[in-house]
Amino acid sequence: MTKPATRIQQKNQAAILAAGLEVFSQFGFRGSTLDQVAEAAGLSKPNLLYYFPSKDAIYSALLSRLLENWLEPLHALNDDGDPVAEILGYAQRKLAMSRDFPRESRLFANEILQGAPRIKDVLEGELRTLVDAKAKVIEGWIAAGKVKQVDPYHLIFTIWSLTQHYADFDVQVRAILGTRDPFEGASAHLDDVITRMLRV
Amino acid sequence: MTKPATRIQQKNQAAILAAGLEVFSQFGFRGSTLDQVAEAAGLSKPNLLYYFPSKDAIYSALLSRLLENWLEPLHALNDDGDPVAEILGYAQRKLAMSRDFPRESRLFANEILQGAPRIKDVLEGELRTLVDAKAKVIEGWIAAGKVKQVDPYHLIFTIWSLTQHYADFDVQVRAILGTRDPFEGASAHLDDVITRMLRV
DNA sequence: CACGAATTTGACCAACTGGTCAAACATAGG
DNA sequence: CCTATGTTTGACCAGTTGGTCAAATTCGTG
Repeated sequence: MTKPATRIQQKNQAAILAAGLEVFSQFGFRGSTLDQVAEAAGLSKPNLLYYFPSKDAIYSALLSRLLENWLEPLHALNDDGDPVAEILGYAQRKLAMSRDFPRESRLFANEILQGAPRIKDVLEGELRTLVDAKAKVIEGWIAAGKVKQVDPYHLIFTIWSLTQHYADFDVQVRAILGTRDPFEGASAHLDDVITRMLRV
Repeated sequence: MTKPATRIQQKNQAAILAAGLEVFSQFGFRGSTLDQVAEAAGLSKPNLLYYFPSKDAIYSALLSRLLENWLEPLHALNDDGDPVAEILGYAQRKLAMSRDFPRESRLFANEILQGAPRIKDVLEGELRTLVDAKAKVIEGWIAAGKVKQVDPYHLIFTIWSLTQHYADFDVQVRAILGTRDPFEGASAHLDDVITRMLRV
């Protein structure tokens, strides 16, 4: 029953989501205003509300689009592959996301900081189930002597924190590194950390 | 020339700062309202503004109080001590701060996420200088063969991200761990990560 | 071009925001 | 108990906020 979106609809909806990502990722939901989003999207406020029924709707659309991509790399962690290589690959994929989609990372960070009111159920449901499953996989690798003894949950937290740090704390990282590119050093360092932690 | 604060002043200023920390750490500066802070402090809004001249003044007072404690542990990293023990101690001290002062950590995270408009100069000045100095210390340890080869800057980022993650992403960590206490596992894991990364 | 549908806008609104102020109230010291 | 100082409050204000609406404009298509 959903009518096909027109050319203008597609363009403007995309512009609004891009603008919303820019604004919400910086100031969070409560700290952002529709005027800011409208300004960034190059639309008037009433026009913006012609495409989305409310501020909440824009924010929620961004969040649900984000969650799809957010869980996917961990899903890809493969039981059959080489254990250390699988985990290294996962970490590098997360790091690439911080480099290529820093605003998405900051949007997520902002939502979590505010207590995750809109995604708490996803965290306690889908995410927890997924992490439990992958923790089992890692425990299997440990039992088989393929990787060193490690708490799989905190290993996953380590990968998340390390990789997202480069997006979420970008301004601090750059303040310290000056002109040096954070992600070059980060990639090699990430490999180091994980290899030394896991390689038997 | 500053008059000694009365008993009531001390009590109310402390209550306001505590309330401000609670609110600002969750919603950031822009996302928080004076009404929220006043409510949390158990004061009326005009009464709140009797003790602090503006919303900005409360926030800034919190930030500068925070920055003192924030840099102190890294200052304590001692050139003369046992290298691995020094770094382990630093990391554990940071982890303890995440456990004991999670709101402070989230306040800082919120400020950084929003582009650090009020503390960018501290990051590029005092913090950068401090990190440069400590990076030199770690490079000395590496050259002396006391710890494994590692990028000292990214090592420091690793410690920051890992420890602060347990405060900033608390709700996510708890969603995944359920009833288990995050900080018990975290402490041992943190030791593991750093020891395996550094011990020659 | 014509005409219905899609799009855009200016004017507007009620609620909320940070902040002010004079008046009322509490307190401590003499 | 008196008084000067410190504290608290209700009423208020101008600017901002998310959101509405009817009217105006533009677009696609026959």
